[in-house]
Amino acid sequence: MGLRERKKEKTRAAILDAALDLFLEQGYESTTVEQIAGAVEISPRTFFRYFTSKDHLVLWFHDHGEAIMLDALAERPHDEPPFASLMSGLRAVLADLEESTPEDVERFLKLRRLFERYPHLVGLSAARSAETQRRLAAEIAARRGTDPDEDQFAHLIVAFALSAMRVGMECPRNTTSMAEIKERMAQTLEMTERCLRPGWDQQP
Amino acid sequence: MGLRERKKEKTRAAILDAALDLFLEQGYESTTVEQIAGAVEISPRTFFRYFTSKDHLVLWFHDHGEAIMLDALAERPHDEPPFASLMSGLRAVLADLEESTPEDVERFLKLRRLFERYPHLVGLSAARSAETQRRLAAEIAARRGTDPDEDQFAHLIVAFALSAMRVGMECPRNTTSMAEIKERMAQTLEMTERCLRPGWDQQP
DNA sequence: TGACTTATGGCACACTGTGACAGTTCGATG
DNA sequence: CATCGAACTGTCACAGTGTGCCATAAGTCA
Repeated sequence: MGLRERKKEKTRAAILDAALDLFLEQGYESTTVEQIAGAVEISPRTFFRYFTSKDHLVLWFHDHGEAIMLDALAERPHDEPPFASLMSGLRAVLADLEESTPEDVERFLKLRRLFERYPHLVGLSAARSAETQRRLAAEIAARRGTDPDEDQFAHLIVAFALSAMRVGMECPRNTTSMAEIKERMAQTLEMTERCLRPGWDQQP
Repeated sequence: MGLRERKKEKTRAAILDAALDLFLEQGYESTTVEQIAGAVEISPRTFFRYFTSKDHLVLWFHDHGEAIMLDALAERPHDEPPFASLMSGLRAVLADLEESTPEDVERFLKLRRLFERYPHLVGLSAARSAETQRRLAAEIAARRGTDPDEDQFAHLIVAFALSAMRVGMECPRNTTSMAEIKERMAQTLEMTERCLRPGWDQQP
């Protein structure tokens, strides 16, 4: 990995950290891109080369999680019941949190506080989830041998799985330690599985 | 109803219709608020007094549906299983479509075409759904006698119900007639109910 | 070192959204 | 029907986001 790439990664992290701190200090709306750029001593123009938008700053975790999920899903046998594959993808995201650096854990916790304080940011994440859902549904439909534009059931399976993840991420609020959050999220996943009829995801 | 209110309602509808047509003709992004305002001969400033944002134009159905759902929910007995109450709320939204004027049906179909053509608009709707979910979860938590910030299960119940609605709304694509759409949405709701374990929503 | 690629900064610009103020239209009341 | 107050509208100025373009600086490789 060359100097260039390392430097870019450093800048990226610096922008993220500065932004999270500013958001928590003085609010999301009242923090401008100009301020963030100023804090890391880059031009606003450059900011937009690292993050496509201000909103994108709070979506980095979602994007990261989606990538992990798609990877994990690809490794599951195609004849596994689809919901089981998705749940193991979600557990891969949780497992990844275990291996994160302390810096990333810190960012994750700040992000979570941000979501609690500014609920409308949850909406941004939900919007991204809708895209994720399309991608995952396309993959599930492929395994079911159906047309992703027609197969409501594939979409429903994915929607259930992502619901579990989203609920686990956002609720309960006021959870401070990483260990606790992971524990509660794992519980939510199990709770979700218990709600569903055994074998429900294997119908045509 | 006075002249003033009628005129306002007329302007509102005119903006909506002009916007939907422009979006379908020349694309969502490439249509500016100035163009929409020009088409109805109002100032751009006035546009923002009718719709808080450009995005808000494509959320009017969601807002309408949410209002109906909350009303319908309020009329359900508090000891009914929560998921059943929510599903009857969703069916109230479908029933409302039956009673809509031809103009509203036309708008609904245009909106749906718009969502198919520009998938990122689905994200806007999903973002709004996140807020709806919070409100509904608060109501369900109240009925369960729990703290809405802590009760993951209440959030999960709502998430499942809204998943059903969203899947029914967006999938299958390329459905042209209103009757067909309603039929498919009703099917999706039933499908969702069949996926869940009987009595699943009555645990503590 | 020199040539090549890539990142950065600065500039101009289009667009969304808001506050403030002035002018207009509508509704109610006598 | 005249008039006063309330609500609606347009104009202007402005902050903020996001993008295209071009010149310059920095990293990469021979």
